[in-house]
Amino acid sequence: MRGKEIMIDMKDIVALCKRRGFIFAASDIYGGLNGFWDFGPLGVELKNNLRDQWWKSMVITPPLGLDGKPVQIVGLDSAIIQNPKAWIASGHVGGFSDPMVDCRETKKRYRADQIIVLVPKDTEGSWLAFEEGTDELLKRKKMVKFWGSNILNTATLLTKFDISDYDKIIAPDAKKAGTLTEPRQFNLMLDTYPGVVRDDAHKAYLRPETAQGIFLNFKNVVDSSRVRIPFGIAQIGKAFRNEVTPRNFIFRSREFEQMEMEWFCEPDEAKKWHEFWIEERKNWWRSMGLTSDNILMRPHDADELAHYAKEGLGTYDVEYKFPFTDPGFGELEGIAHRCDFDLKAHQEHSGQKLEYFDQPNNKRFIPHVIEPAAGLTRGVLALICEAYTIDETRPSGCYLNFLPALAPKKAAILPLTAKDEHVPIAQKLYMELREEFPVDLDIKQNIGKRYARQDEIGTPYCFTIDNDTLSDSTVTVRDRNTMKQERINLDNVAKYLREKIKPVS
RNA sequence: GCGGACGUAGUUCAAUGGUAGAACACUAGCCUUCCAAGCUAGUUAUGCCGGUUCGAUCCCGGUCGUCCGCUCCA
Repeated sequence: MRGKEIMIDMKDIVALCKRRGFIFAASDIYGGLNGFWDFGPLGVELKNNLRDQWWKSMVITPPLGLDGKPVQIVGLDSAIIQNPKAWIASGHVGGFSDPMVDCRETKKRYRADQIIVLVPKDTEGSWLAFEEGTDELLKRKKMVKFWGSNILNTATLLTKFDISDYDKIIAPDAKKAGTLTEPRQFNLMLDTYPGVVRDDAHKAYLRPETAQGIFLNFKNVVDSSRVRIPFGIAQIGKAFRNEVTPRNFIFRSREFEQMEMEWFCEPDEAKKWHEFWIEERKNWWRSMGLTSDNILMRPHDADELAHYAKEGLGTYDVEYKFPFTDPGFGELEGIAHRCDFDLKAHQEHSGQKLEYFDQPNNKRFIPHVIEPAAGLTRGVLALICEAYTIDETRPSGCYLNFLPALAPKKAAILPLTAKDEHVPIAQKLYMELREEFPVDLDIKQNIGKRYARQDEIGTPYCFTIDNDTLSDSTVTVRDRNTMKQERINLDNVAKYLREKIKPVS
């Protein structure tokens, strides 16, 4: 069990995911590619299930709003590649690339725009570099050490210096001067060149978030779909980021899938809606089977806010305790207050009016935006980690305890033996059930092995046809979690599944 | 991108400068009336490229990948 005597090893989860066809390394036969992953036959089912639950909870059956009536949310599927001007407006071209410097002596890496260099008034001797936020006392000690009592100086950002000055600068943790490398740009957006000619004029970006596609279509949606403020636009899709260090299985990958909803509302109602969505989103993740102990709601500190959220009322993270973050937590979703940052920016850069006209009150304004932005890829990983249950008493050693509604396979139909009497009944049941549920028919090998396999892929129910079936038309139902069996009538199997696999939330 | 460790079947682990082996898993058959049982047979590996060598999985270099620590993380 999680957090108890038996520790869960991420390696075992990764091995299970590969062994049973949930997740493979992308281009595995070529040795993989760092930060890219493929979803196998069961992984894609699981991912689709989680995706569909989100879509249903947002677009098909959105929650009741502050007035007790269902809120209005419409869907969208925008292109991955948009006009590159969109990413200039959004701040990603300017703000999504950081200049980094390395220290050759200490092997540490710093953001050049967060290093402050103190230069003595007479510019003689060593210049001292500090990370932003370094304690004043520490600074003073170092100044006294290098400059004696003569500590008059000017403070300048490292980015303002010419590379020829670097040999005078002592890096924050170094003893000698001149150990910092030239700043290098880390561009966190992947780019591409639409069209057959590859030159800078045709450079475009793979979206680093799906959100901007929503803002770009704000006007189109308002003009075409009779939505009225407050309302939301929801989108699910791939996004791409050049993560410096893809790590922790699919948690931080360079290609991943997002589920984002932009909620447009009146500026003075934004705070209320922010709180509303924080509560909604927490409850949604719980309804997906993530237990309270492993879920955490965390407000962002001011210094970790994204560029668009700085003027807003902050961001709340929904975080999950993954085995590799335990006892810490990792982000599943951020619920940001984006103010009117994005629409205003796109209005300025595009020259198009992105105001909303409130007809009854005869007023125009740029809506404020609350953004619940969830990671579908991360969500799948959280579901797997949450479901992974060690049970040394059973042959498989573990099972995946998915909610029935999310399990890739809802049931397996197993003739107890491969004899002629059992198999045809199983086949008939399978043909009937598959019209309504994703189910497996497994005839080969002894029954224990087949139960074990279904445990490992998280199938909640197994229906077994035995000799009693021949005489009284009953089958056994085996419950994945308890391994208990009961007999039900063959005719009631579909009904049984329908009742057990209730829609979540 | 930096530093360190590592890379042998699906998994866990052997072995060797000269034919790469086991267990479990997997597949098939037999058997089997409920939890990876039994019997028989079978598939599957030295990440990739190069160098040294008569010969390299082993030694060396590069590369790719993994893990740990930095760094980054909208």
